[in-house]
Amino acid sequence: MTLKTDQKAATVQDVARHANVSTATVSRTLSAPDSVSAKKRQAVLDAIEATGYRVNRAARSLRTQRSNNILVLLPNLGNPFFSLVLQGIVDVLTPAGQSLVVAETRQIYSAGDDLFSYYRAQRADGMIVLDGGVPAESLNRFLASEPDANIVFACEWTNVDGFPSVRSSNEDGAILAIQHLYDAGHRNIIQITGPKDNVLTHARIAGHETACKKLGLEPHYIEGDFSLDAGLQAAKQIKAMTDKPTAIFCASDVIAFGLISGLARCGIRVPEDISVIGFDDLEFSEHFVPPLTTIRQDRVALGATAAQVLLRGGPSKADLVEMIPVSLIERSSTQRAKTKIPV
Amino acid sequence: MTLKTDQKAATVQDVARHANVSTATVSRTLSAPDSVSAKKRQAVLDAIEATGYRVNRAARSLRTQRSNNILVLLPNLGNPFFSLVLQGIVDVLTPAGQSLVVAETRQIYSAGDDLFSYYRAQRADGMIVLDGGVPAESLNRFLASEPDANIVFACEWTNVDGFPSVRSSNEDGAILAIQHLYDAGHRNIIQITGPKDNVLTHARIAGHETACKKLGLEPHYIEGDFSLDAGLQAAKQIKAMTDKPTAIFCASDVIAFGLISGLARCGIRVPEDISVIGFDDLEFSEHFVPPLTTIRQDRVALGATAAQVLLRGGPSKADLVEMIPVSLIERSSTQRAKTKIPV
DNA sequence: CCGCTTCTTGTAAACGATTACAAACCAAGC
DNA sequence: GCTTGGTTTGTAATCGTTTACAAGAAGCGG
Repeated sequence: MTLKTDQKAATVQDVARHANVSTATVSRTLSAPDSVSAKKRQAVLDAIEATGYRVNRAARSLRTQRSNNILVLLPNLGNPFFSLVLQGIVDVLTPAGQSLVVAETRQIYSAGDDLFSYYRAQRADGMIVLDGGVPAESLNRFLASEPDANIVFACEWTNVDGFPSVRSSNEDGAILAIQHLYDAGHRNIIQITGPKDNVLTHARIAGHETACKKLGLEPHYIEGDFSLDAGLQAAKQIKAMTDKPTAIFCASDVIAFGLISGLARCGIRVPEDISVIGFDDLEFSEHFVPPLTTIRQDRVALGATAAQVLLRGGPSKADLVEMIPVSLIERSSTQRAKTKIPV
Repeated sequence: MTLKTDQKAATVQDVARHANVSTATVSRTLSAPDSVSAKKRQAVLDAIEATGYRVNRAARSLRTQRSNNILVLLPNLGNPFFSLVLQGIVDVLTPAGQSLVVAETRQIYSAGDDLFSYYRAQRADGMIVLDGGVPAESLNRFLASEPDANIVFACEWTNVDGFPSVRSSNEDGAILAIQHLYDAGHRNIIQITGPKDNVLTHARIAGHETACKKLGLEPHYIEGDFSLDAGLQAAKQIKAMTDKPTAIFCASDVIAFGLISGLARCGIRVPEDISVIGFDDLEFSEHFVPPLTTIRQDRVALGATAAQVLLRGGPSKADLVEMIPVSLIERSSTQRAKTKIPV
């Protein structure tokens, strides 16, 4: 194969001339090979090879009104939680011939732009939003101005109607966690929660409530924010308590890491003195000391499913909620509650 | 502002009609506002507001021959190491009006595509490659067919000439690590290396050699591969050694995590029995038990610098190597060597 | 008032694909 | 041979910008 190393890239015209056919035939060979005779098809393919032709995406986009780009919006690219979600997304998108464009919501907003305005500007074929913190006002505007935009929330979601979402079954996760602790004999359980205004926080509290109601426990919470520091702060609070919990459910693994470190500094051991269970199952959780018992979210599946929902496209999926199951991963940070007075 | 909620998006023609000017004036108002009179400029801006006009990127790309897309290629999106690098990239690219398109090298190759062929197909304005494992043959082809492509390696790099790169000073890092252990009195040191064919592995071994030569030590290695499992395997080997090292330099933090877990299982304590130092300084390393002493790579700076090099563009940067300094972060996984026979 | 330069503006031709439409072709049936 | 129907091809319009070029307006000194 001869590669053109000179300035200009080959166009469909060059290929057509080279193969002695019209541009239409070249185009058809690419998009609908069956509609062109075997002889011409081969001539075109040879010409493509010879000229090193690659379709110009801009021209195609302009003509077909499709960009073959999917936009992924997340709060913070630096957060390693999202890496596997992105993995799942790209696993589905790339084979489907779609490119992945990523951007951060905070950069969009700090540039004075709006979500829907940004979406328009990008002219992507669809959008996956991993940030539940998008203002409702912004979303309503979106819906009004771009009623049939192809958009799906993943991981987090919004309370505004009209946006499909893919999420872990967070309530179930919380129930699983509380039940696990209960089964191990714990009765005095506290949840260190996520930030107050977050949908995940609410869901995990809701599950906690449900489990407690069923089991006849009183739910207790310490407000946190998914961060290491929240765990460290909580450890201080717990140290100061007279009636300490025997088990703690952390709304994220990262909180659990902070908590366990903090408790260790106070001389409180995990799991000997207090059992701790997390939520997420990060790469790291398995290798923490002690290995963390946690509720596993299938982040790859979250991303992949979101991408599939997007590609499937079509109408009337406005209020679709796709639930990805979670599972309890039992490791060493939880153990049976010590009965104060052994019988 | 009135938003068009009907089917068609506003074009430059609509704006022109609305403002009673020509399309050229509209276009100029956007790209060179100073070249148009204040009166018309305002009329155009009002018309844009009124119509909700957003420039069509495909059309602009087609005409200007620039996509305003930067391609980032990485071996594995799921690897959380890259999240902060991506952060650094997007921090620079977004304000510069460039979009970030990400793809995985393995998907490109498994689709039977080639690096340069993929680059051509995407028609991006530039490319940041975070994967040093791209075959030399592929790169040479690239150079031949796309001699003035705007491309820069980051984190990893290639031995093929002609590609600029941004990297951590890996040799310095290894020297820092060995020197630190030496200063703490360690004389029997082993490095658990990265995979054999990786440029980072070579650089970190080279630094190790340099330091040992200077300090009069014999360098020792166990071959690994940056993974947790490599650390676990190494722990087994070390347990079986009669003359155990007193300190271990791991070519990545993840290796160190695995190693420390593995050693703990064998009843070997870190740092009491063996000191361990890592490389990377992941988010997690600070919160590991024990907090990991490590060589810090500034991943955000790596990404940001790569993006800057790309944007700066221009000629004759073919063999540019931009070094990002590393630093020693001392935590609790290293301590003074116990002198066998206290004086 | 005229010629000169300097600013603004508009007209129309690209950019490189896709695709409606029409023409050409071919085989089969009468 | 002529019609019919189906396939394969080509012509040319179109997508929405940007920008070279030319023309018009405006200012200014003589």
